[in-house]
Amino acid sequence: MARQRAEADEAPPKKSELTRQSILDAAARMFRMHGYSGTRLSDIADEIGMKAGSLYYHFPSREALVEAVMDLGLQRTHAAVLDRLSMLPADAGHLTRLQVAIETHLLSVLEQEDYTSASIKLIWQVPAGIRERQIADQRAYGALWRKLLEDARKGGAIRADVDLSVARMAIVGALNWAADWYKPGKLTPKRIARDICAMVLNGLVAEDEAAAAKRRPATTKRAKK
Amino acid sequence: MARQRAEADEAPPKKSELTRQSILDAAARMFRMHGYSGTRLSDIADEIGMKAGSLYYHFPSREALVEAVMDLGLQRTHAAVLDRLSMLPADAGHLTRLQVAIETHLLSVLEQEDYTSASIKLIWQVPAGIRERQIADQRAYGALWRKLLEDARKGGAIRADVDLSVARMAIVGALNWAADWYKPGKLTPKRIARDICAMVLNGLVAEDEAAAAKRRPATTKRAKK
DNA sequence: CTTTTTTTCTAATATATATTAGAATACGGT
DNA sequence: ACCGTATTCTAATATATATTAGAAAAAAAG
Repeated sequence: MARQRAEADEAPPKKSELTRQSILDAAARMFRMHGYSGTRLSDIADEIGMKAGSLYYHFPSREALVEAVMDLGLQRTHAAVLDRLSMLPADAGHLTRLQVAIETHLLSVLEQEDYTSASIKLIWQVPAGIRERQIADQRAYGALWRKLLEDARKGGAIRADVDLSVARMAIVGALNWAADWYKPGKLTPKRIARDICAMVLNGLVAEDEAAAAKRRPATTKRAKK
Repeated sequence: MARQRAEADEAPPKKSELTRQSILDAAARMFRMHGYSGTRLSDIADEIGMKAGSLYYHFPSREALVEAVMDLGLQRTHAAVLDRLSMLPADAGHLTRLQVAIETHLLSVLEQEDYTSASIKLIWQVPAGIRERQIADQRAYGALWRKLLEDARKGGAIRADVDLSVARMAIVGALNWAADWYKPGKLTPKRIARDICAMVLNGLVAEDEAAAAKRRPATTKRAKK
């Protein structure tokens, strides 16, 4: 919702909007798979039966194109999370909200086409100017997570001894990383989301083990039996 | 330990080994900061007061150089984790081993120079050939983690209802992501490692909250009070 | 069936930078 | 100081590909 070159508001409900979309789709797919430097304009154009030069009718430059893709990726994820959170009953607990955010973000990374995945992977590949603007935009989304965690802590739902920014980055990192390794197959995105939620909220330690562990010095635990 | 072009064993204890090292160091730093396509050979050369062409005396190509950096990054991390694990007392528990692995990997990402960080970030930026070899090498390191987790599960130390490959990827993802956001400052690497361990092993949920939560249907928890 | 506008193509241009060949320099040993 | 080897530099070369200008074609309007 931040960076859109003049073009989207004027008035004329052009039909070339369709082409623009297909260019973006192809670009997102290509950039995601082959990276920024690994994707030529001609790759994108070929993908939709066009010539490279023609892309310039729709986008002023290769950089503008990749920035548009990244913007969309971030905005879609942000919007999806906001949306699902807003659908929760007003009395939903902090942990539920956290769970929903985790699940939605992950599904966005794994399903929501290539935009999200591209926006994550490209951050360090694009020219500095784009990266800076992108990181600035990420802050707004980060703030949403910060608030989720802060609220949960204030509500006493999450432990007091873990730094919240570490928690936030670790969670988002675990989720974003999935863009790298996920291959449709055995594990469904839902299942993955469930497991990550379980880990993040309740930890990996087995139930019976947990109680005992918390009573021992932090670095000298032994597995029983 | 996998891919080293002939050169390291012959015999002549050349002194240019020093230059080679400084080239690698500069390359790791540059590649890490500006990405693969964002780093020119002349950038690397400048960094150590050389001319771009001279690099070819030490490396056959830009690609060979970046591959060497990535190899080192992976190997160092792998070696560091193996090393610290081997130092543990023979009777160390599964959870302790997991903790040590997490801490060591993270410290490697945050401190151990730029190699580790570069090897993580560059994966999707380098030419496909390099990426494939690199991913193959990662498997060996991944196997170490898989074993850690499988052993822990067999030993009953970790819960049975979370898929181990999801857990593994989530953990490594959370750790690797730190390469993106960490800035030396308030939080020390040790502290970050501690917090992530706490999350991964025991979860974010507050202690008193935890017991109650486990007794309620999974998606309908409410924070108390 | 024109005319106008939008969209795409063709064919240069322009630039950047990896790579190479050969000259120049530094260096170690004698 | 001299020789040979190791190392670095200089100055082309070569290629790739983003970008642009203007021609063509398609679509819309009339």
